[in-house]
Amino acid sequence: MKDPLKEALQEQLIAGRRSQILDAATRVFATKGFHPTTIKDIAREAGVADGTIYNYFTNKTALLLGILDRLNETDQRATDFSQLTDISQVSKGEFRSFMMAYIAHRMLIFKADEFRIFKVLISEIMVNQELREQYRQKIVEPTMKMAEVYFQQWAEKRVLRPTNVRLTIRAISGLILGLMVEYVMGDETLEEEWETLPAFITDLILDGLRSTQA
Amino acid sequence: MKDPLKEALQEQLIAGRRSQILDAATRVFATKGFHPTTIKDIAREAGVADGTIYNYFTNKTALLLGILDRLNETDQRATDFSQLTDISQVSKGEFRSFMMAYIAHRMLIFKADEFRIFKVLISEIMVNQELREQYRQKIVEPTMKMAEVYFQQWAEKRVLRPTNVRLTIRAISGLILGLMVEYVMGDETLEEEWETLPAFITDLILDGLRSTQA
Amino acid sequence: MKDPLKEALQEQLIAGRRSQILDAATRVFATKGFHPTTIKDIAREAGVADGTIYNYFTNKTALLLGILDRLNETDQRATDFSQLTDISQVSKGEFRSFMMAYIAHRMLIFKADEFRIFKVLISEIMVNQELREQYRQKIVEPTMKMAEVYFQQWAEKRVLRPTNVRLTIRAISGLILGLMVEYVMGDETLEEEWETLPAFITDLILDGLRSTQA
Amino acid sequence: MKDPLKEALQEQLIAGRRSQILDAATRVFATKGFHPTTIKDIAREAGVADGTIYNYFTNKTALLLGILDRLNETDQRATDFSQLTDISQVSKGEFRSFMMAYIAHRMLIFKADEFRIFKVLISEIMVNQELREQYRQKIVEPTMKMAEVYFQQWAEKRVLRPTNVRLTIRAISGLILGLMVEYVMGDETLEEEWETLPAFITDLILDGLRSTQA
DNA sequence: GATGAATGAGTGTTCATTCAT
DNA sequence: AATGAATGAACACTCATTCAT
Repeated sequence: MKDPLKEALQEQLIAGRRSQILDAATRVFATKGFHPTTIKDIAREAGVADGTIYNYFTNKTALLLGILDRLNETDQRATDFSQLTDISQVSKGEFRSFMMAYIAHRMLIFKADEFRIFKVLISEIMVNQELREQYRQKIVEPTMKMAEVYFQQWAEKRVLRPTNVRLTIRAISGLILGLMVEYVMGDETLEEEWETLPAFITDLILDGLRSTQA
Repeated sequence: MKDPLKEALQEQLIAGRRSQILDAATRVFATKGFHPTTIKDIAREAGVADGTIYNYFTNKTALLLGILDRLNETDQRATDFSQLTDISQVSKGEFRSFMMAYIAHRMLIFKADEFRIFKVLISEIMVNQELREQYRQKIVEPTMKMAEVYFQQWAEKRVLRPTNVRLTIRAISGLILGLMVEYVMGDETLEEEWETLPAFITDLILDGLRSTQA
Repeated sequence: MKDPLKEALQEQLIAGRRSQILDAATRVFATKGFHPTTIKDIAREAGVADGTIYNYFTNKTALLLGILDRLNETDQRATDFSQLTDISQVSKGEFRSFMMAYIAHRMLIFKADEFRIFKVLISEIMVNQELREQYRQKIVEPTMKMAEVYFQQWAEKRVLRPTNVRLTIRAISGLILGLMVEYVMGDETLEEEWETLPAFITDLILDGLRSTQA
Repeated sequence: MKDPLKEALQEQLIAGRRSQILDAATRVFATKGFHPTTIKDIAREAGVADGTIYNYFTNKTALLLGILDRLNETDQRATDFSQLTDISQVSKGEFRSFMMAYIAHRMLIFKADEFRIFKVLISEIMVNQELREQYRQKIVEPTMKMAEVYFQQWAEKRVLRPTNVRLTIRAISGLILGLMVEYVMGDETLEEEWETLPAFITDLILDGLRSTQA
């Protein structure tokens, strides 16, 4: 097996199998939730034997990790800031629309399946330390780091007023996360207004609640 | 057993037992999580037999519901707004400090046990429909309703700028909820700054991010 | 408590309570079966506390025994042969109608509740030795003994052809019992023809199947 | 696994396992009864793990059904009437001995283990609807149907006197069933005379009880 | 690599029975 | 005698994981 061609082909096959299994797992988890889903369910959905799954994932939790990873990749491709000429050079006016676009993006990722996989992930992350740490290291922290850089520059250029950048970022992402959790809880107002929320949130964050009356 | 004195005593005893079991359940759930905890664990911790638990709660989930209820009661007593002469008459200056006090209160309830019971509750609420609905009906909706009334009045009196009150409320509570979830994920910045957050959040929400420079 | 009047009253009360509980047990057993019925079910139906039942019956099985006993008493009163001037003096013609009446009687006792309590009794008798022995001693054997006396006399008087009386009796009662069991199994033919069966059985037993053609 | 040879082997293995488990279940049920027997008991007796049983039977009741099925197969092989040149052509004399042989056969099947498995089956059939229906559909009704055909022919050929064939069949099978139940109850007379019963029963059914004296 | 039969630890829940009041 | 809260043993069934083929 020193043949580099064969090796490449092998990797392709392995990646394909992994993908096939993760697809199945995502569907079943979204439908039944994590604990109620059995490996048999996933194997049947993927059209493989139970044991085969263990050739690609060490255990049931690893499937969730795999799903998380894929979501992350997909997401990073989607939000590839480098498309923008220079994100750090946005003006005040552009900033508002950039902000809104970003918020809208985040609020719609999980909307696709009505937050069914989001529910499962959050639920398990709350309670499973390994998953939580992987999530933080691979997704949360890199995102935060990157955001800090931009916000720092914006603050220096007075696009934003001076403020604690790290807390600001955490507040904004927390706001989005919290709204998604509230949506999942079954809040009808959020359900009705989900489409208008990005604009609303952007205004709230940029302008605040305070009356500007004399 | 038609004796009203005896009946009252009975009720006391029953309430006491319930409390004793819920205390135990809270401790064990906080330590081990929901699923990993067995009824036997709780029974042992409460110093009763397994079966006794089922004389007071129909099943394991009902224990979580019971915990939720108690938190709610405790919380309602704590945030009894009626202490204030008239909450709807607060001036702009008072509003900021009122807001901050409220946010601080919310952010500290679950901090007491380092969010251990919060984790378990959120995790299970995400995934257990019955629990989710009870939570929404008994806690979320009443709170939202009450908040709407006040915010409406404040908006009318121009303490706040005109805005969609219902979305505003959901944004604020979502922000707090989201920050707690992020904290639970292990965010170190939030851990360090948790005490300063209420002030920060209040300013952010009232004043916004926008640079006020010309 | 040496007062004989009071004692008698006591006994009346006790008998009443027993009866009340047995009534309840019969109803519930007939509806849900033996094992699926809980003492709580019976207590509720009887309008007493769980513990009270144990003041009158040593355990759940004893309730079944009690039901059996009552059926027996009721039955013996009903089939009190002594009403007949002299059962052993019946002629051939009378014998056929007596036989038929007896068979009809046996086949209808349990029909009243569509064999629901019969099912439960037979099921448990098959499997519970104590119940089985009680049933044999208190019901089966006395009945067999009595029947033997009469059949012996009838055989001697040539109302019947000479035959092994004990086996004959067991065959006849077995036939009735077996038909009831088959009915319970859900045999539709038996269901439709149950009313005509006593006559049919009587003819079969008395005349046999053999063609009387030359 | 599309290899037909391997598939056949698989089926052999599966059938063998099923058999092994049913053997064990039969032994344990016969000894302890149905309810007192635990899956663990059966697993231990069969030399497999608890869970393995559930790879072959959906639940505990299915084991009883399996036992019933096997008895049925065994029985059908044993009573393969086709051995006889033509069962419907039997003469009057042959009929008596055929009848006796059949009755003897039926009365001895369950005698092998002293009716221990019979007890358990009857007890559970009385009380478990699914089992009862399966028993009726798979065993009772086919047997009855077949018997009706033959009895009809015999009646037409005057081997038997004209009579209601369906009731006759039910009476005969009821008689055998009833005697087995009485035996199980502990009747000593039946125990002593069990061997002579087939002849006795045959005579009773064919000739009746009636005195043939003038 | 793929299979899927075998494993057996693990647990929520029930309920007959007891007994202090 | 009546009560009904407390008990705790008992059990069917599930399912993640392993491993021989």
